[in-house]
Order: sequence, then structure tokens, then C-alpha cells
Amino acid sequence: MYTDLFLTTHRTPALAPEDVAALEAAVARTATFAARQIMVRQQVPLTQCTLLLEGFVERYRDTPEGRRQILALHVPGDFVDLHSYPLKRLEHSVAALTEVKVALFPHPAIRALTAQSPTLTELLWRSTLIDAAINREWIVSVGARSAVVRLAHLFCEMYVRLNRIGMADQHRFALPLTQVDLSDATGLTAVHANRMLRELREKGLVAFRHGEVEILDWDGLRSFADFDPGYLFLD
Amino acid sequence: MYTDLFLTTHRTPALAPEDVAALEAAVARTATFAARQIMVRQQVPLTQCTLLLEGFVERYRDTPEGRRQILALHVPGDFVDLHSYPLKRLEHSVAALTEVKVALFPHPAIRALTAQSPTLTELLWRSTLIDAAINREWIVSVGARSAVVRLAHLFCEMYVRLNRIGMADQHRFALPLTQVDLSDATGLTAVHANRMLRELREKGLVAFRHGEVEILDWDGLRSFADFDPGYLFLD
DNA sequence: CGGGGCCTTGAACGTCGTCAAGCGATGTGG
DNA sequence: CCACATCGCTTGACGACGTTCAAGGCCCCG
Repeated sequence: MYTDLFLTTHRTPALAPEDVAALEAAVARTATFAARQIMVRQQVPLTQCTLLLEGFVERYRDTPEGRRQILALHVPGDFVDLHSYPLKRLEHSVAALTEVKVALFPHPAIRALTAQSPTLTELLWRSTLIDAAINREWIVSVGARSAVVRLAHLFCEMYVRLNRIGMADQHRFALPLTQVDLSDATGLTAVHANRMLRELREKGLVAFRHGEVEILDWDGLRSFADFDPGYLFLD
Repeated sequence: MYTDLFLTTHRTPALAPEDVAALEAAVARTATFAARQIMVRQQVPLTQCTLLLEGFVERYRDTPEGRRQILALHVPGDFVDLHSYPLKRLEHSVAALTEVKVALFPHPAIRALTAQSPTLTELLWRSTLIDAAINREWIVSVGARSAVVRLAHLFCEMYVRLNRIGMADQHRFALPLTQVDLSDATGLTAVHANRMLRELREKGLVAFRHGEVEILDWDGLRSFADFDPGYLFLD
């Protein structure tokens, strides 16, 4: 089912079988995007929401000075722009990092779901708010953490999120980003990100090469990064 | 009515009169907090939501190294922790900046509202997502803007939000923060925030003194700060 | 009068950004 | 098949933005 992965990562509140069926039935169609393709442009009116089935997606903003800030990274099972349902347009853009497959939910179908089931509504709402909690954690990262720690924290977050959907094992996982992407996510320059990656490797905490992360010392990394997964609301 | 201010700043989607009445009726009671009092501690289970009626509120996180990051500022009419309804607990704390008056909505009452009206649900959901959009704008600020620009941007945002609820006139408004608070919101040290405030004053853009902001040149400030109010979803 | 917030300023330092060059891998067209 | 461009990564040198440490002023309040 299209919604399997989403439902395994979002179990609160518990859904009745008919809610699950209704959610699944709300999928209008699927679509694919090529790597690095823009999926949603900021400020364009939207009429459907995107559930990520396969591949990686980024949300980002470009600044007039030519800088680019990545606001969120999405993995399979994430409801990438469910927030476009109440907002109707987004103040940022969405792009595919890899080849991507998505399921599309028309806004009227989402509205029908909310009319039908308060429990399902709460689940969907909650999923958008977990994204918001991750946004806030990123504020803490860029606002209050040093460059190395920022990168370490990002690796921790992505490990937990990917591990949960079976996309990490033995503390290794694919993170199909360039060093430039990493620097755009953490508010650093590519040069400095590169140096900090070397430092993390030399410290024996984590190694990043060719879009792949290998965690060398999970406990050490977690404590070094000040990582507490509470903000991911894993329950 | 308790919800007047909230409803004037949240007009999309348009509510039926009975929805307005239902929302107003969902208020269980009001409460007051003294300045600098902690209103919600992180990770504590919550059973009600807080609508800010009077005063200023901050959401923040403390880091182990003793730094403090302000995640959001709230003005009257903001539904400060509506997101606690789907999340049940928060990953940050909430504190009063001034003496504060709030209206409290028990979670079961909110659930009843969502069961009753999809339109009202969309409005409430939307309001939490506008907060999330502001969170993302803050990511851009701390991640991609220089210190002076960050402060300028914050003043722009607060001016627009306060002006909308009649709490700013002639480009002057109360912003009851210390310079330390400003630095905690922008990810700077208090010393550097102080110097950047002087720079903004000397540039003739904006002056901040005694918790009061005076915008000296609104157009100049807006363009200097790269401020585009789209992320506030004012419509 | 003393103490404590809050603000202000100076001086020295360091993290991080900028500029620049070079490397290896990949891909493409002559 | 090789020349050449491109992309991503790496490293060095230098400079700047922002931090740290320190001291002093102002004002309110006990």
C-alpha cells in the first residue's frame, strides 16, 4: 500500500481499519521525478499533497545574495507537503535529491478525510507538527551549535529516521547529498563543511563519503552532537 | 470575546457563525502569568492549549552548554501551543516575557471542534502551520543572514505582526525584550547584538531602546532586511 | 548606600568565510 | 581514443565576522 511506510512511522493516535482504508483510497495517482528536479516552486498555488514513497527530497529557500538554505530533508514515508493543504501555497521550494516516486493526494480528498474522522485528522495534523518540531531543532542547530556539532547532529537525526524505515543497517546508510548540500543544510560554506567532516572522521565518530554515512561510534556521536531524539516524536 | 483577536488574524478559511461560536465556547477558563514565569516545561504531558490574550510569550530551548535559543515570539491573538493538541507534549519550553493573560482550551474540547467542523479544523491546523512557516524563516535567518540583517529582519516581522493587531502605530511599537533576549533569538552574543543595534540606529533604519522599537525608515529597513512577509500568510 | 539588572565599550582571539589552486572521476565530442 | 569540460572534493593562505573576557556606567530598588 502507498501509505504503509507513513503509517509505520506515524502510529499515534491509533487508527481504525476504515481510517487506514480511507487514507489509502485518497491517493489519486503516483508520479516520479528525476534527481535534482524541482517539484514545487514557492508561492505557486497548490491543489494536492505529496507523500514520498521512494527517494530523497529537500525543501529549501534561495536568498537574494545567492545563498541557499535547506529547510528540511525528507525520506520515504514522509508526507512532504501535507502542510500545503491548509496553507494552499508554500513559502519555500521542494526539489528531488534523487530519483523520486510519490503518491498524490488532492486537497478535496484530504478535506473529506478530515470531515470523516477526527482521529485521522489528528494523525495528519500531528505529522505536519513533527516536521515543525524538526524545523525548530534546526533553529537550535544553526543558532546555537558549532559547525562540527551541527553536522554530527544532522547525521544522528538522519540515522534515526532512516533506521526506522529499514534504510540503515550496521550504522551505515545512504545519504545522497553532496558536501555543498550538507553545507546548505547547516548554514556553513562547503569549504568549512569539508574540514569539519574530516574532523568527525579523525575523531572516529562518523565518516561521510560518496553520499554514504558510516557511523563509527554511535554513543560517542550522540553525546558529541547533543542529540536527543525527543523532537522526532518516535512514539 | 476571547477569540476575537485570533479570528481577525486568521480569516482563511472563512468560518460559519456557528463555528465561531463553537470555538469561543471551547474556552474552559482564563489564566494569568507573571513576567518571566515558565508556562510550559518541555516534555511534560499536556492536556490543554493556550491562546494568548494579552502580553508577550517566548518559546525556547536551553542547550547543555548553557546557551539558550529562542524559537518563537508570540503576540496577543497567537495560539501559542495549539500544537500540543496533536503532539501531547512539547520539545521546548514556553515562558511569559511580560505579565500575560491567556485562554485555555482543553484537548477534548479541541477534538470536539475537529469532529464538528472541517472548516474550523482547517483554520486551526493552518494557524499551527503558519507558526511552522515562521520557524522556517528563522532557519533562513540564523543560517543564511548576517548578524545585522537578522536583527533587522526580526524587527520587520514583529512590526508587521503587531501592526496587524493594532499594537504598533507610526512605526513605533513595544517589544518587551532585553538585548540578551534579542541575542538569544538571533543566535548572537549579547555583546555583538548590542553593536549591531547601534549600527542599525546609525544607519537610520531602526532604533531599539527600553523594549521599544522605532522604525526610522520602513522601506529602507525592509529592503536591507530582505523582508518579504509572504511567510506570515497574512491573507 | 549598596547591589543587581541591563547596557555599552574596548581589546584580543578564534571560528568560519573567502579566494585560489589542484586533484580525481566522469562524461562528451572531435 | 584522447582532449577537454564539468563536477565534487580537498587543501592552503588570509581576512573578517562574531565571540570572549573584562571593565565601567546607568538606573532602579531595597
